[in-house]
Amino acid sequence: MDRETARQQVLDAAQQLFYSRGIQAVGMDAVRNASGVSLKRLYQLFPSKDELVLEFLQQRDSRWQRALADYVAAQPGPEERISAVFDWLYQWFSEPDYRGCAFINSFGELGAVSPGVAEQARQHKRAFHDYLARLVTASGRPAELADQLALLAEGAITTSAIFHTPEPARQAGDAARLLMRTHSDSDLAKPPR
Amino acid sequence: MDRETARQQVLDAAQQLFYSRGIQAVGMDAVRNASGVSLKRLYQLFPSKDELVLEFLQQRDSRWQRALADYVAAQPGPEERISAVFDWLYQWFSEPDYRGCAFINSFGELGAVSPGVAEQARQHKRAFHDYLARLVTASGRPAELADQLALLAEGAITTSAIFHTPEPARQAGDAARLLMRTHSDSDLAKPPR
DNA sequence: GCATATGGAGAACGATCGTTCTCCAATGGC
DNA sequence: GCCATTGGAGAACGATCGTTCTCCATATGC
Repeated sequence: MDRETARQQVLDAAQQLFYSRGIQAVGMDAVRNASGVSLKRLYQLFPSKDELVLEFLQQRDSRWQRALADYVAAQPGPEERISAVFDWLYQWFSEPDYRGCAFINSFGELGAVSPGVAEQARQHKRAFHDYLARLVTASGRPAELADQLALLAEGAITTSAIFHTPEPARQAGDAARLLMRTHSDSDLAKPPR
Repeated sequence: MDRETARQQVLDAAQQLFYSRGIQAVGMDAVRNASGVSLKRLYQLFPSKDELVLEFLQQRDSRWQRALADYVAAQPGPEERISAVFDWLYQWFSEPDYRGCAFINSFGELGAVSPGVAEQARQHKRAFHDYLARLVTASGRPAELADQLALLAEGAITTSAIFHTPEPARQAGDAARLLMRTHSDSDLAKPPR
């Protein structure tokens, strides 16, 4: 088996296992069984479990970002694109094995003990925030709106995970559209009172 | 040493250790060292680590709820009380060893593998949401506002943990006040268009 | 004062986990 | 055909962890 396909099989198995059960609950033997790659090969592809975990997070970040961006970019205008972020979240939360944000989960599990995991979580969340900020700027609204939308999205992500329902994405989308109206140029023109 | 004080010493040590390092990263030996209670006694007070973890979460929930409610109840009116929730969050996030919500962290770590932990997280989040809903109802605003405020608060909790700054509480408070104005009786009177 | 119960310190046990090692089959170059 | 390299299966090793056990000191009831 090709070295690169072996790597991908290991990373795919890691995606499924680490995300669904948590990192410390998954042993390297489970990764080996799920990937069909021998322990020996596994360790020459990834020198330690820590390295595998970091690559798992990096791959998840890039896939997640791309999936979101592809969905959003299909929308015609700036307002629709912002709204589409929450539609995409709704779809994500509706996946049957949705278990929240892998970065928040990993941060809660290992953030205090693994600087690398904490850094990956920061990078992922910063990238999401910056992406939202670009959408907000493109719609001609102030940067604070991006902060607020990011909070709504993060809240929806964890609430949906804990209660296992996509509904928070709808609530967050409603709130987002209200805030967008509040931050629209016409409303900003007239001072609040 | 009295049995009840021994219990409290163990639970206090568990609070500090489990919260700051994560549950699986803390062994029973660490709890024993931090609490000054012998392993033998520890195991006759709590029959297993799982039981200790559940009691840790229950105690954390009741302390957290009480601290928030005490702070909020000191405010004069319904609007101020809602706003005070986010002020209290700001103070919480400013504690030097703030590490996010123990329930979100525990859920990410053990939610998939321990039904008890998952249930504690649901109870905690439901209690917070219901508390917000009471504040919102008391201010004469619709129930959807409570959903939205809860999402803002959850988002601020995790964002503050990951970036180690209390700033998200301020941003969430700003958004909350905008949404409160949107949901105020006067604004509801005139349809949105 | 003595028997009995209680608790402390820490060794010990069994399981699990990350990692490495052994042994052997397969493959490819010459 | 032979040898060197690679990889597979899984045993083995060392560490850690949850839990229990041993041994001994202390205290309490009579």
